[in-house]
Amino acid sequence: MSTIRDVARLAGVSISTVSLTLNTPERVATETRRKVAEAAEAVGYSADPIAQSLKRGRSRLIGMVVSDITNPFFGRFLQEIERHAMAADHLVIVSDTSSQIRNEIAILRHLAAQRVSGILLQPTGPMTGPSDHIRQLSMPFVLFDHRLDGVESDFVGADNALASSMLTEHLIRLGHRRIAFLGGTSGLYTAEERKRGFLATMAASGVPADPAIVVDARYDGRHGYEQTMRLMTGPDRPTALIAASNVIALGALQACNELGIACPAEVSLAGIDDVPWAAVVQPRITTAVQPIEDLARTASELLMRRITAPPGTVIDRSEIILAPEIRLGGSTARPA
Amino acid sequence: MSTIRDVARLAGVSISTVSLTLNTPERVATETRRKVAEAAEAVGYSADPIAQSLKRGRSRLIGMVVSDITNPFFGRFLQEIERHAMAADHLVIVSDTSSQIRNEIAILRHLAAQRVSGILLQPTGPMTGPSDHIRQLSMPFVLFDHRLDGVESDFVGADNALASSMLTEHLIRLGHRRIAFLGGTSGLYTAEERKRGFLATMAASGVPADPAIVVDARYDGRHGYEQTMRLMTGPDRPTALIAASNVIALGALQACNELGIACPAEVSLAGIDDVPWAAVVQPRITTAVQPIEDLARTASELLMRRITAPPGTVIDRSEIILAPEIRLGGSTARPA
DNA sequence: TTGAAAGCGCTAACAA
DNA sequence: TTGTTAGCGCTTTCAA
Repeated sequence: MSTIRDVARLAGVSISTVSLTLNTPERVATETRRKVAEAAEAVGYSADPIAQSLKRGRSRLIGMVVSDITNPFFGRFLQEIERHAMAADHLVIVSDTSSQIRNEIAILRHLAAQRVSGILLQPTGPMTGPSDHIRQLSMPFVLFDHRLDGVESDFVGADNALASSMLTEHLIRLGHRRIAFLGGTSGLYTAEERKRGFLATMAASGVPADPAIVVDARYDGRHGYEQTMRLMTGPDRPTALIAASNVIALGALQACNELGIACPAEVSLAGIDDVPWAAVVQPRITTAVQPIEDLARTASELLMRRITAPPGTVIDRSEIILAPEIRLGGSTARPA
Repeated sequence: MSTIRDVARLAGVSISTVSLTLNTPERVATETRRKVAEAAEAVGYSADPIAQSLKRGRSRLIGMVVSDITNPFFGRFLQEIERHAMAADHLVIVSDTSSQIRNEIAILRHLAAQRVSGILLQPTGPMTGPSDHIRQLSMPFVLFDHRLDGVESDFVGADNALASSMLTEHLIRLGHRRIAFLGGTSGLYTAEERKRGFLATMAASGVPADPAIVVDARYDGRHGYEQTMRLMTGPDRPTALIAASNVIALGALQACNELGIACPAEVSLAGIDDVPWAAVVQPRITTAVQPIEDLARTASELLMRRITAPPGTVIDRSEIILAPEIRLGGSTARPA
């Protein structure tokens, strides 16, 4: 690799002139600019990002931290983020916390040490959980998907309450009254919001939900399966199920299949989050899908806005909540 | 952040002694070692990875480059890699080439500039495609999943030929003779291997495959769908389908569903690669699954072995091919 | 066993 | 408009 020195020598100027030319060309004479450009081209120069990072105290890396990278939602999200980052000449460091706050803390420390220019964080733990390690972050960051009390920051997420409201309303309109809710992990922002939307819409419709069939399935396929087994074999079984996530819906569907309970003839099923296998399952599941590309683009933009702002700029905090889209499938029908 | 200077001052030694203590403690007097350790503890010192990278010419970052990060196979793979990397105190930069060789070239250049300590690469393009940009890599790297002619390197992958052989044999044993193969993108290593295993097993069984029903579905759901539509509506339709990947199987199943062709009553379906939705699809699809954790662990180990080897060490190249596992489902049965 | 000093490649304040 | 110079924080000769 050639260094700034090689370019300077070949162009017959000092290294600071080369640096100046590359960083603020308008402050350099046109003729000099040309000479430097030619020399740089000739030796195939490109600045060493590590030296730049050391000097500037900031690298051209972005951190993306999520609770479970195998969730297809985050896979798609990551792909978009990476695309935007590359366009802005940044690389993306990805880290998976496995929903463990101590992992999150360790990872953020590593990212800080690497002087990443910004962080996209899907925080783990309950909304009211510890957040000092986030609040103390010295670089720009944007929270997404999961909100956290006590952290003043940009936030991008889908309207989780609206997602379950849409599904609930759809089921009520079809004539369902006894609707079960397979919730996400209690205490998590998205889980609480999704439950809230469900309960509010039920109440508004004059058929308040029966607490006995509003359960916690922990955003987890196994719990989705087990809870559905319990609900569908118990007394007074529901005529419809709303799953708070794609993996829960997966478990629920499996349970119904195994019990020989036909969907939608005997039970309607709707879920939140897109599922890559939606097209292949018969019947196709009715889902409220999050606008992943929009979420990722917005998060990128908010982060880049802060990264590229001149130091000292004060930028108002943005909270962007995007509406989900309901995709009707054959899994929801009038109750028997 | 405190620097090495702060530690030196507090411990009453020079900065080189601090560095020595941290890097090669055995070369430092016990008493000095203690003083330095205490001082470091007291000021909460931790070495700046960027300064280390600049000096050492090597960062504690690992690059992982794949063609499509949304593929669940790579999602799982990444998760494992990230876990192993963290254990070795490395962060992972992830990049998606979208199967474009020019992206791959650009990304490898970026990773080289970041002085990553190693790269895990699932190379894109045909086996005989350009590979200069890979061969010229100055840091350790391991290819995985997809092999490349002309690159002498460690390689980790599943036995792709065996995967389709197993499925083919299973179908033949059930009595199928007219078996269609929905192949991956022509020219790609995995695609050719999977096809080869199919053809070899067919030939060995004395019922050579009909070229008319050995098609290219390009590792793509849409092509899987379209090719299946064509095959199943054409003359002399096959009694069984083998899909070269999970997404192809997805498309094939969708096509059969839409055509009203019952599986396995009217057609058997088997595929390569695990599918997260396997449990939910009725019937459960027979698959040959790659041992993802083993693949990822092996790749990590091979890479780390090179990264941690003293400079100048010659390490023989390893090619590790792991056997897939066949998981029988209800999607394969005797032909009608 | 420890310290002084050079320097990795770059940026930026300051001087010319 | 350009050059000199002092570092960013660390590792690593080399000398003491």
